[in-house]
Amino acid sequence: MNKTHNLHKSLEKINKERFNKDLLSWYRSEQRDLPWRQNQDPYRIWVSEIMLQQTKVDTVIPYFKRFIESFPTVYDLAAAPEDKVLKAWEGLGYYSRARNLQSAVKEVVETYNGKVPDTPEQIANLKGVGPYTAGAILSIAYNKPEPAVDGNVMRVFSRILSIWDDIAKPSTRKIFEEAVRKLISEENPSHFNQALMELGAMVCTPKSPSCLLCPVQSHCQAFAEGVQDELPVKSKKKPPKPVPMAVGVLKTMENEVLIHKRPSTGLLANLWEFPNHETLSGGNAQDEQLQAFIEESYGVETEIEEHVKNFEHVFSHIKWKLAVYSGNVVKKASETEELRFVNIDQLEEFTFPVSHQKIIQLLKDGTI
DNA sequence: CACACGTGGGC
DNA sequence: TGCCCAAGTGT
Repeated sequence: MNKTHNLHKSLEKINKERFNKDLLSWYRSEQRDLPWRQNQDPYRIWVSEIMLQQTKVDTVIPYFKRFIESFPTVYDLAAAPEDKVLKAWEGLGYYSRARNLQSAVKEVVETYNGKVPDTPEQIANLKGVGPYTAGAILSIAYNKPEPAVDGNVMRVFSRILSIWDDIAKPSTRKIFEEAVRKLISEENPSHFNQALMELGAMVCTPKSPSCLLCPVQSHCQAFAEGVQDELPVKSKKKPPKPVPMAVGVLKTMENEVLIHKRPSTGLLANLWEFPNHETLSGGNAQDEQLQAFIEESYGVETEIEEHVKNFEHVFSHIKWKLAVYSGNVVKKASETEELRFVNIDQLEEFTFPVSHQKIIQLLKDGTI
């Protein structure tokens, strides 16, 4: 009894025509009025799908509006300086999404004459466009019957079809793609995929699903068995690893602050930061380690004056345990593309991660 | 495959 | 408070 066999057995119980009618009529009457649903411009759909990755709708809305105002077309985004794009993304997180999006948009302009491609092969080859986003653009913008399997779809279908595979495992997505291919409405693939996600967001929620309001309750095998609260099966991820870190807010005689641009790969790539250094134990001599690091790496001579405060910032996989120090720049270095001395008022021209926004606030309120 | 990669909100 | 979650992708 393999997974495929189980899936086929569950699919046999679904009346596709009636399921689609119930799902799509619900979507037509209950769908939210969202800014990326104003039209089917593939570029707008694309931008929204990238922003919505691992990010709540309410968080995305203001970012989407501002982003489209700043970069209304693929040509505007392709031509924009990267720092402007990152600035528009500031606070959204997963910043490589923004850089990958711009990179892919440039490819669309150069290779596809500015038209977002409409074939699975071409669109899936774009940077930052994986199996989900490819299917989302193809179905929503071009109305092609392609699966767009995200967390919502896996949750909804795990319940409807009583699928007990661990949705945290990468291989499990294929099972749901197969289910979607079997059930997707040929008349309206766009609404079908969006309706599944809308249902997952509004009704078939992770905790306390509103089964009594569900338009496809009569099709749901988990509800029939009373096991909707046990699905989907999802294994837990590792807790973030603590990383002790010393950060310096170093000022020149002219009251400028030393800032540094992070490398173009890895965590918070190409964002700006106050000079910081991972410290071995988080114990003693953090200030001396930091001071030595700044001199060796940037050629800037500093003197740390005082320990301002400690705080934590939690990422997906690590937890920075930040010790903030203030001090002075004794000897400046020449400014480069990645090393600047700026006034406090100028900081907003640069893109900082949220972890450093907390430090900027200390500067602005006079704590430092 | 497992892990890197952010953030804010809910309970 | 701490943990889980949210329209995933790259390596």
